[in-house]
Order: sequence, then C-alpha cells, then structure tokens
Amino acid sequence: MNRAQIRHLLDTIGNMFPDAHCELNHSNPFELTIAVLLSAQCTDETVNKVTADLFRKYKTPEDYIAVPLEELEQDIRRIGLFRNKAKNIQKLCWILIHEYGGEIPREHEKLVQLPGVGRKTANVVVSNAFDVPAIAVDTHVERVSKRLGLANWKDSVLEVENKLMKKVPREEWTLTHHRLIFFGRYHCKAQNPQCEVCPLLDLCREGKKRMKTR
DNA sequence: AACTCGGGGCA
DNA sequence: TGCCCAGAGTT
Repeated sequence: MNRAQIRHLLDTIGNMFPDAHCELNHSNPFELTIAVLLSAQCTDETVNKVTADLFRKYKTPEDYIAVPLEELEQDIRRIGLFRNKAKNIQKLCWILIHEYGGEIPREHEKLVQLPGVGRKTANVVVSNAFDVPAIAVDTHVERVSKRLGLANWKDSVLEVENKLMKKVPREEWTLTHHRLIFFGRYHCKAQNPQCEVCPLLDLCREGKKRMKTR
C-alpha cells in the first residue's frame, strides 16, 4: 500500500468515525491507568459500569491499599480476570506511593514495569493522558491492520505496531489508534465484518477475498 | 508460542 | 450453550 492509499484509508475511516476517542471513562491519569488495566479481555462498557462506582469509592492509591484484597476483588467482581486485576492494582498503588510520590509516571519505560501494565496499556496511558503520540495495538487494531494489509497475518503485535508507526506520520499515531479501534469495534468486526457496505473494499486485502468467495 | 485467568454480553 | 471481549504474566 503506497502513501496515497494510506492517506485515503485514514481519511475514509476518519469520515466514518469523526469522533473516535478513548471510550473508557476517567478524569485523570491514575483513573485512566486503572480503567485500561481493568479493560483487558472485556468490553469498555463493562469497565465503565464498574468504574462508575469504583472511582467514587477509591480516589487515591492510598484508598486502594487501605482495604483488604477481598474487598477490592468484590468491588470489581463483575469484570473478568478480577482476582489478577485486584492483586495487580494493589501492587501498582503500593509502587506509586513508595516510588513515584503517588503519581502515575509519564515515562513509557516506567509504566510497563508496573504490575498489570503491559505495552498496550502503557501506550494508551501516555497517548491519552500525557499527549505522547502512540499506537496501542489491541485485538481490534491487530485484526483490522492485518485484514486491510497494513501488516501480515504472521506478524506479532509488536511488528504490527512498528509497521503502523512507519506508515503513519508521528503526529497522527494517537488519532490513528482511535480510528482503527472504532473501525474494528463498530464496522470491521471480528465475526461480522460489513464488507458489503465498506468504503475501503477497493484497497482491502481480506475484503476482496471475502467478497469473491460468496 | 502456548497457556491461564474469568465474568458478562450476545447469538 | 458456545464463543469472544480496548491483555498481561508465566512457562
């Protein structure tokens, strides 16, 4: 895919989802980090339902470690993998208090060392909370990138991220991330990609293949 | 690279 | 019921 095609692809998705943004409710970097950590393997709607009450009860890192682990587990019980996540949140809060003055660090290298925070979560935090350009590759971004032909099927998540960063101007990384996610979540879905009505069918590797075998 | 954690949503 | 979901840690 050449430069003009990439431009057309990004603009087209931008027109489809002009308000693409982070859908996890939060009001500061700390809350965003907690929300993204909780969002692993479950939908953001579920996370928002839980954090609506959670963020009313827990305001600071101190609040999270002031309660027994079992109590925090109960408070996020409706989210999958809640035992791992509750444990990680308490460890993370302890580290924030004792190493970072109770604040979420701005550096990507420090973020990925926090328990429960991987490359994807760190990218979301720096891009949405600290305005650092980043492309967080989740299941949507990975699937969409591979279908469109921006990456190969055998590519690892890191390889997908590197290819996207190479193809997209740095100042558009974060916006591209949001656009690809909306495109994957609401149009190019895992089970039911809507190729019949897709404006990107002309340049989509997987779409053309799917339409042919029908 | 494969496996595990895991309740909720949706067909 | 069965399958998937804005992943990360361990083996």
